Amino acid sequence: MNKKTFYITTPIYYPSGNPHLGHSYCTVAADVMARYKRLAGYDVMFLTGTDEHGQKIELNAQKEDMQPKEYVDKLVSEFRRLWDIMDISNDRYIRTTDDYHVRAVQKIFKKLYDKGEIYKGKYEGWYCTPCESFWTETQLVDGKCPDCGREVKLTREEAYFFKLAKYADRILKLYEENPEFLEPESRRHEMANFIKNGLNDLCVSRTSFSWGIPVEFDKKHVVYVWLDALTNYITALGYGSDDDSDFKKYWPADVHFVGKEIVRFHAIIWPAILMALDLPLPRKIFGHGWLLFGDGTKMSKSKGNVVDPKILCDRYGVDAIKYFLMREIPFGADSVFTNEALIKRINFDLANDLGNLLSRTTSMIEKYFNGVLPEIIEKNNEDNDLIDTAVSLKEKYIVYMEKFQFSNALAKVWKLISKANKYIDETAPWALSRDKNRLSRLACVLYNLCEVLRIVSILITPFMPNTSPIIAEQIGATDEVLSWELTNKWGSLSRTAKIKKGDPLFPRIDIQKELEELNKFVN
RNA sequence: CGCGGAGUGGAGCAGUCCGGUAGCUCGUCGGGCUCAUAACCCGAAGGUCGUUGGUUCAAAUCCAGCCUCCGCAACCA
Repeated sequence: MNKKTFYITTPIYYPSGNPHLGHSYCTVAADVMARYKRLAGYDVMFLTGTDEHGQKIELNAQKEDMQPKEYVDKLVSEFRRLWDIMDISNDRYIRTTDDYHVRAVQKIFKKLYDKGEIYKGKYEGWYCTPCESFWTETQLVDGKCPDCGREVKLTREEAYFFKLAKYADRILKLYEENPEFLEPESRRHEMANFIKNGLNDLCVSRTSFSWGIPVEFDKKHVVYVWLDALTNYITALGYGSDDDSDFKKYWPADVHFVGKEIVRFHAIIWPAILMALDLPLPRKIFGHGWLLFGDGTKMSKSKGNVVDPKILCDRYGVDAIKYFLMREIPFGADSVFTNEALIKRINFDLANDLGNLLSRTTSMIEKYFNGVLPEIIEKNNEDNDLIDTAVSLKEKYIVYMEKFQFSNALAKVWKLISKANKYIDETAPWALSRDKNRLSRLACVLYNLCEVLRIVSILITPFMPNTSPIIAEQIGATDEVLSWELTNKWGSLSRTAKIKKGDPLFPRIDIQKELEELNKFVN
């Protein structure tokens, strides 16, 4: 009677600067999915973490006159604090500097070497001495360093290589036979073309810097990013350690959420590594889009134009930010982020539609019935449309959630909220309240509204885990009637539940004033 | 000819795979209601779907060319 498992991951982020809204976006999406699966009864493993090695970290640490470990410790605590603030429900947090990961990576490296999947060779690249960086031929700008524009010189270093090229055909076949392995579709085309243009073997060790996992049998080498970072998805489950029971239980991953810029590593290199290790492949890689600024430039650490998610959460509440990220942006596509769009969503969807629906419903029940509806209610055919929409919502919601179309799932929920607002207008409870003979009809109308709110509160739980309980409390819904199973069962809420109006769920924001306030935070 | 994506009412998007009177949210204008967070509900105006040509009874949708914008090109969520 084991529950079905669901294993989902975010990328492990590179802590070369403080986390920004782009990091939040991907993590929130994974969190929503994890919460949704838990709600639906799955045994979920949700992993996120940080990729902490590499030259860039080493250099950044030097600049701040710190040891690399000291430097990443500081930044990692920022990441973890943000996930804490944002109520991210990850089950585990992996750091590539964790002992167990380091040991497992060394084992994996050795294993691949022993199998002949890794061999020693020469890495040739263009080296920029002031930047201490290697560049490939194609990265150079006019033959100069793309960072500083100075001369580069051709340099060779000894390095270990992974036989990536020989997996090209197997990976192409994988895409063909399992198109669902890589989505959205456009990314799959991109990757297939990339492979067809020819793959080179992959450099998996470096001697030009030291902040990394040492190659056990050749200490002057450190493991280069691929084998160190990508393998986190299995080492976090105990692969390569004494206890690999979680690995046996959860692997293969159901989905890796990744940004579109690292699709290539996950869709080509990662499967090849797993093939070389004779391990099953993840079921799906999903490459989501980017959050862009108004001028169309990418949100990034280096541009200093980041909107700090902590500030936004602090001003509007975590649930509002999560709602916005999931509602406004179709998960596969790029989208421009603006403060104005955020505030509009909060005002229209959350304050006016949802918040106000709760407000007017609870307020009428208090006003007309002192907070408790009478047991006898009078049904009517004009209720049918509302009830049908509400009861059939779960099924539609599931279809979208399974495809990671969070925006569409929420749009469906809001369709119901909208219908409920309209239902109030059509049934005009205030008119019913003036006629003593119509009180049982009035009670039915208000009960129906509570039922809609109950169903809504369940379905928004994965997105807004803090808001749901507030709605539930105001309509007197107990935990038993908030179960996933009762999401499509009309009439679950107790007829005599105690209804209590509360403070506005989401206070309306004065757009003009707020935009001016927000400008103070943007540099 | 490196690879890929995009161009649809004032704004942001859906529709394009499987051709059949162009849809959603916001904005604008007009009306209704008074339970509610001046929120809610109804109605209207507004688009020759980047461009040129082709296929077809019929093209936003299929085909060819062109223009514009944006990514990727071996560690940027």
